[in-house]
Amino acid sequence: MKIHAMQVTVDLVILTIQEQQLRVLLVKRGVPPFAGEYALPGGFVREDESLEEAAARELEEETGTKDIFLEQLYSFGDPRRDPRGRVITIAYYALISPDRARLAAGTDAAGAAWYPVSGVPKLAFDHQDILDVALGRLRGKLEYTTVGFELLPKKFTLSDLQQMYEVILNKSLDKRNFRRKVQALEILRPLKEWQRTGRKPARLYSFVPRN
Amino acid sequence: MKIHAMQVTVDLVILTIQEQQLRVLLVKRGVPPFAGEYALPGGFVREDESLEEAAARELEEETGTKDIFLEQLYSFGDPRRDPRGRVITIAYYALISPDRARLAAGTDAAGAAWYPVSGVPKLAFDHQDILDVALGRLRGKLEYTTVGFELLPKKFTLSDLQQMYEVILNKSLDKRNFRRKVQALEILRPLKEWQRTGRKPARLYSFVPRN
DNA sequence: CCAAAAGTGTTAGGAGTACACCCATGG
DNA sequence: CCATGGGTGTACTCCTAACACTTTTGG
Repeated sequence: MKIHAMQVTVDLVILTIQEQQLRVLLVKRGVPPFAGEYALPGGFVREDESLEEAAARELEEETGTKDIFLEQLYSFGDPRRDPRGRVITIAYYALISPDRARLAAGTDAAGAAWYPVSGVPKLAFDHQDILDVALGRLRGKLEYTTVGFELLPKKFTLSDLQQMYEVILNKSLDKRNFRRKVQALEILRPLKEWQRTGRKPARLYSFVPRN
Repeated sequence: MKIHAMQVTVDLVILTIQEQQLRVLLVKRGVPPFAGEYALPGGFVREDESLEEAAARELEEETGTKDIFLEQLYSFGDPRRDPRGRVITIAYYALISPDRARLAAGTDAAGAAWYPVSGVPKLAFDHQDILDVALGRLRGKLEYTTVGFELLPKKFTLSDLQQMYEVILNKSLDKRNFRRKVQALEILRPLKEWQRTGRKPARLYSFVPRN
């Protein structure tokens, strides 16, 4: 019986918020195929590691950070998605807060940088599809989970929180309704600290998961 | 550079409703590993087919039917999930209505049969995990989509519809509230036909997707 | 004193939930 | 005539959405 061996990779959609924009980490490819074009970071799954471990390893290689939100997204396996041969990829997405969104030393040389998701350059392979799925998933989960807090620093103002939702959902929200709704969730701990950068000082909050 | 080649399979969670129970199609394994135990149907992805095509092919091989709901579920890649070696699997789930849930000729010999999801026998590999993910996905999607209709024949009564929801969610629903809610969705076309099996004849409806 | 962002309540409409009885038919 | 499942309405609560002004500070 013929053994159907294939190459298996993980690709990562690493998202953060910078300058009021949702941004994705892209690397500039140095070698063919698609040399000079942009791509999602990723790499081969090793013999002795799970898919999740491979994704976490790649994530740490790119960002130097381990303990950030990481979730499997979808698997892509069109026979012609990689011109070099049959490669199937398990895509993951990660969320990282702006205060931790530094790039690992050396990745800068590889051309890794944060690009606004609205207006990414043309992507290699089927990576635009992968990005689209990631954005859809994030928008969906934002509505019924608290994943969004992964994109905020530990201390944040209610305006920060609202802006995060507005940036991801790409629509503006009513300030009063928004505040009433999140307060009702009982997941915000008001701190005795105020952010004094703007005009009127804004109260800082921290996120306390329910249960 | 070392090439990390792995074997890639698709596994299928094929669900239907029979005798007021949600049931899953299982095959009895004839060869090691796990010979004699039950497993989800599945098989290797061929060189020239996409993951979706592989899943659809396996589905047709088992059920003889092509045009049924099929959606990618999750990928499983623990290095030790298959004792024969490194095999990663892309799991799909399919929904088939009871009037089409016949098994393909010859599959009966392979021991394929429908088992109630509450009370499946012990499953080979990590197939219990896969089944659990499928049930969670189905329950989630039931709340905000119309996938449930994939489990009903073309013509059904409102009681059939409600029973389908109750069986999947494993809780009873209020008849009046349920009917008001589904009628408000404007996805039901009342037919000029009645099911005369019970005592009082029940009106039949068909599903008309919105938009 | 002015510009900028923080903060705060009320009302109206829609959705969800709880709840009980009559109807049509087959046996 | 009776057992069985089919079919229907109302009241209350809660969530959502629309909407505008005052407060605090820095410059």
